[in-house]
Amino acid sequence: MSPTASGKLLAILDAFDTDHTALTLSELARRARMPLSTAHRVVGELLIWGGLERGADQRYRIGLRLWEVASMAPRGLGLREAALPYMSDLYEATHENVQLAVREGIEVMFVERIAGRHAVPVLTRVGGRFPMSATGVGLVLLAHAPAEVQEQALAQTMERFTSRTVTDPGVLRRILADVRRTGLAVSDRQVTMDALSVAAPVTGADGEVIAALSVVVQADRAEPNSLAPAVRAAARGISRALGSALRPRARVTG
Amino acid sequence: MSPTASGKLLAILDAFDTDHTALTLSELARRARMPLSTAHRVVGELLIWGGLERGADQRYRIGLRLWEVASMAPRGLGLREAALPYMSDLYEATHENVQLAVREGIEVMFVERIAGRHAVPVLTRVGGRFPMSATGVGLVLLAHAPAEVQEQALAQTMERFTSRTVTDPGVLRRILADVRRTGLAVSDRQVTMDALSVAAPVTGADGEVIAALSVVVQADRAEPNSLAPAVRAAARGISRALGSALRPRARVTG
DNA sequence: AAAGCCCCTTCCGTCACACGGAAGTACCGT
DNA sequence: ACGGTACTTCCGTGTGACGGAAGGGGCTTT
Repeated sequence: MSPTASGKLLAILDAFDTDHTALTLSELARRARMPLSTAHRVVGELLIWGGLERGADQRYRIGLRLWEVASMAPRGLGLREAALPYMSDLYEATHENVQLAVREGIEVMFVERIAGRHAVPVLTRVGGRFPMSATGVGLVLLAHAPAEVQEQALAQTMERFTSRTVTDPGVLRRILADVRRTGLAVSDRQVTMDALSVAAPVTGADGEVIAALSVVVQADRAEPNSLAPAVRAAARGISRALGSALRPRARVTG
Repeated sequence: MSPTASGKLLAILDAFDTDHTALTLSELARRARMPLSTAHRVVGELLIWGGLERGADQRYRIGLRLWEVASMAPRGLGLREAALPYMSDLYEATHENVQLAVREGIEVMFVERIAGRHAVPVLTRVGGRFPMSATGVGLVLLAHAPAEVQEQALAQTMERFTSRTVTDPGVLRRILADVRRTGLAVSDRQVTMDALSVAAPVTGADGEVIAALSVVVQADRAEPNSLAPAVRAAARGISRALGSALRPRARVTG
């Protein structure tokens, strides 16, 4: 794609996605839109560095060196490290999926997920993205995002997952105001018809909302009101660990 | 460092380490050994791509896009995803640190760690490296590594962490044979004087040992023999999830 | 308030080295 | 034996990477 040398390297990395975690050289070249010999050269460099690994089947995969570097992302593993103990507690108390997400552009990205083998199956994956308007964590993050981001999110046509997915900007706006007021978001069967999530904001050292924590439960046996205190407490625990003990609740601007 | 264009990009990434997760442009240039203007250009490209992020303090940090790509590393998050449920169970049963590691060269790299707030503090970090000879997971991985890797590990002078750290090649060789025979490794106060770990091998689809699972407990109240079955069971559960139900024990090569 | 320092950004002429077509090797299945 | 696919190596061309230099902004020092 990009004509620059580094751009080609990044294009190679872009060629990987969730459905393509193992690629041959030819596939890489095709997906990254570059001549085979060019791909060969770039891939060779990445291989030496450790960013790619080559398996017994001769396919290339993302290498551990890349994971090692990425583990230093403050909003990735850094955040996760602080949050995990609280997430474990929450998991143990509920035995449901516990998720931590941050905002990346106008999407949410899941940073951590604790899932027991007996919890509701969910579509999310660590490192995966999702639109903001449908999920509990997304609503929290959107409610506290800069005005410009909110407008952008409200302006786009929102993907419908179920009959209960909110797609109307006006309705969403009201929901966001509620989220700001209560410091809590509930997504009831908006992603799948069997799941409901309850989410609360996590604030950073300066009091800004930097992440959201949620519990996903079976929709029919859900009691959002009984989950709320636990989620809120865990989110506050994480916030405190990140250095923002003050401000138990986000400022009300809306 | 490297004279190639892509090499410079990788050198920028190399400039980050556990103690330097936020760097200014000048620091990056210095650490990556390149002129400021060159660093500026490369960093700019990485910034647009999302591999780096710039904070309010103008410092650069590892970005979420890199974490997103890295999340597709089979031996990183891929492995973790399969292992987490079993690790959760094990954590819940013991409330101690539960760790999952793979071999990277002649070191171990930790892929996952579940730590409650009440467990023994350990030195390890997800994404962090450690010498193989001292830790439980390291012993397991070394015991099942290719002969050439074992020789390399045995040949180097081994770092001493405590008075109980094994540093003698002969002794280590015997320990490794034991690990292969019993399918279990115990590291008793070899890293810190208060911790003991019990580790078991995790095998991949083809039966090869690809990871190691361990529990780290307080050394004085430890009962390795009572932990062993739980660790072994969890490790086998992960192995099964990875598609290698057969072969409950690794082959004995002596 | 001027001088000094540090960090960042932009510009642009030079030339190294990235580029990719082509040829060569290897391994299928038919 | 042959067409097809995948990988590797080579090397002449010209493009875009390179980095010195100059300019700008913010901070502390005297």
